[in-house]
Amino acid sequence: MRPTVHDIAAEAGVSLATVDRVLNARPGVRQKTVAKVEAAVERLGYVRDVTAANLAKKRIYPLVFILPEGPNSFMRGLEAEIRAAMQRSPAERTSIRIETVPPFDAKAIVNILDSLDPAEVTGVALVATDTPDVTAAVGRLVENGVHVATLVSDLPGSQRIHYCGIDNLAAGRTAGGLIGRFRGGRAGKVLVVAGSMKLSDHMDRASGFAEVLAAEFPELEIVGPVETNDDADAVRQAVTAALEADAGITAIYSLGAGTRGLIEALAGQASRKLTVVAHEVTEHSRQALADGLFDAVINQDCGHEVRSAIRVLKARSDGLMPISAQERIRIDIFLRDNLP
Amino acid sequence: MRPTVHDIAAEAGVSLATVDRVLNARPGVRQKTVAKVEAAVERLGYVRDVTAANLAKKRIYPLVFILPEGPNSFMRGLEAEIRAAMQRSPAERTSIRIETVPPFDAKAIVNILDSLDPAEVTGVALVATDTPDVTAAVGRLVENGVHVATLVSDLPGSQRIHYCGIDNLAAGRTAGGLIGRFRGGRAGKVLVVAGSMKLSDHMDRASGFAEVLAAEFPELEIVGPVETNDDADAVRQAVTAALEADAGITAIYSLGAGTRGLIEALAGQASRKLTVVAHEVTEHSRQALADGLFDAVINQDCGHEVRSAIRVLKARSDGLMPISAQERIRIDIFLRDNLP
DNA sequence: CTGTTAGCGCATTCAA
DNA sequence: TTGAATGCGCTAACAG
Repeated sequence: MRPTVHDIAAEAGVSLATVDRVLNARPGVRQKTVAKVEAAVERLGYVRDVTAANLAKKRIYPLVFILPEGPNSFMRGLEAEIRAAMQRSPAERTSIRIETVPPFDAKAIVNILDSLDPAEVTGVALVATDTPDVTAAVGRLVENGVHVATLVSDLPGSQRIHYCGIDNLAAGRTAGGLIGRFRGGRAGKVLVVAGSMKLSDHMDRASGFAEVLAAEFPELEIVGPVETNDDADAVRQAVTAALEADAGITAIYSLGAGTRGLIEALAGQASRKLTVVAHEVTEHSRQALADGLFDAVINQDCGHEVRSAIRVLKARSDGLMPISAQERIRIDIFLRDNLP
Repeated sequence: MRPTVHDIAAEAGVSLATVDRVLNARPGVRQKTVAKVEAAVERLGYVRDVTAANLAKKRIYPLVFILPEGPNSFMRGLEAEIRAAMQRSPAERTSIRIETVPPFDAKAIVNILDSLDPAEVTGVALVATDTPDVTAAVGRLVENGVHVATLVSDLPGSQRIHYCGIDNLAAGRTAGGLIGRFRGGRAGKVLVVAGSMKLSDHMDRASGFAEVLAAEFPELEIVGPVETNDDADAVRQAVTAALEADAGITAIYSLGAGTRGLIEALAGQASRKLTVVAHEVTEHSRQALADGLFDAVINQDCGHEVRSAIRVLKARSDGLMPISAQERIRIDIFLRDNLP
């Protein structure tokens, strides 16, 4: 039987309340008494029952998630995962609110951030546009004691306590390794399609990709990146134009969203067998894999990201440092054969 | 504020105990009273606080894990994850014991299974050798009310309630898709190295691999599979012999363990650039990826598998069916670039 | 069949 | 500076 507060109270010869004070580092206990209790804790190997503590405390964690609205399938998937977490709220003692903003709208993010009452919110997780005003707003919030984590795309140099997402430099490298190997040493050009260079994740992917091609696959030449603002129609037009302009393109790396547009462009070029790698498993990319239009899709598990964000925010609210290693999000690679 | 048992007792005009009886489907309540309580639950939107219930119940789940002993890195990694789960035991209300058996020793597994006291064990997770006597022993245990889950390798046709592991047919297909694409249409032979065809996971991988090659990459011809009993020295010898005997081999798919032996064999053939895909991220395979000796490694996250096994076994002990979809283990693909 | 009462392990008034 | 008493939401004897 695990020792309880009663056991250690008896062992130390003090009352329950005193034990509690020592355990929670509350003031008003003589140093000598503290020592007695700590000795008893040590001797009995006491570990606090967190669930019982939470029950007694009736602690709940009010959290806010901020993410872009609009048709982006990945973001909608992310939202679905947040809603799933809301379902679990009673068990996890969280109280989650979702706020959506127009995509790429830094000002809207800032407005929401500034409207948050530090007394009513303990943690915020946001998909951030990497601009100075957002970074500043995050700083203000953190100064006011609200814990902030970035989701999917990081805010380097900000006060955020944690980034819940993949290493996008490594993701770009992975795409490079994949396309390089798929091309098997044959020379050619690779079209790189990006959403926006205002998104730090997109920037990092492009860099990682270029790095690997330069170092390991010099026979491949990069065309682009072309920016599409993650808009499917823009993607379709850009890809179609590039393919028609340059017959030397043998591969495409799409590192942003608007995957539907890419698929449409590809369908219009059916005679040309291209090696294609895109990001995020969605309804569209899943179909493209099955159809053999895409060779591989790089994915981040947004379920993991949301759960990680919640864990980290809760931990920080309790004054604990999250174990970074455990919270790392993996870079998934999917072929048609290992689709979940 | 969430409604509590008191609230629904008041609302239904009955006592606490009656509410509890209804909530836990215990006998001895008039149908009419049951209805009253259920109506109140419905009206107030009551959801039970599981942590409080567990606290009151002092419920703990005694679980046993059975896995092979020996130097197999993957199995040792699995064991490490089980030990990590043991660390979390107080919080998760589990009491976990590990039993190890000699690899491929069906009789040893049967002995342990038969020695378990159903009164003292609520669930068992085992890495099974797929033989009739093990299947029978699992059946006996299940008949006695112990819940059994298979881990890593399944026991098809047995009474196990759940298989915690990857779809090995799909894993084999994935390896095929990878090697096929890496070879980029060039004809050649692929050496397949397996551990034992007594392991259902190895059999499935071999089948899936062959399936995909036949369907999508007819230019590739399979050599093998050679059986090595997952012994590194046997792998080294078999691979070396095969490579020397057949200059047409341009790729290797190692679907079992003994990865160290594969690496040694490869080191002896440095002049020959082979496409290599192996299973499981371990110290060895990680190094081989970094060195460019392996192109990709297919992995199953044993941490996930262990946690999933625990969740499933606990859920079943509480009479709940696990949500299969949520417990699916992913087939991870790692290049040097996305290694965790 | 139903209700009363006393905990589970911990936190928190309120007194002393 | 310390302790006694009460309660968190739920379960489980034990009565009635």
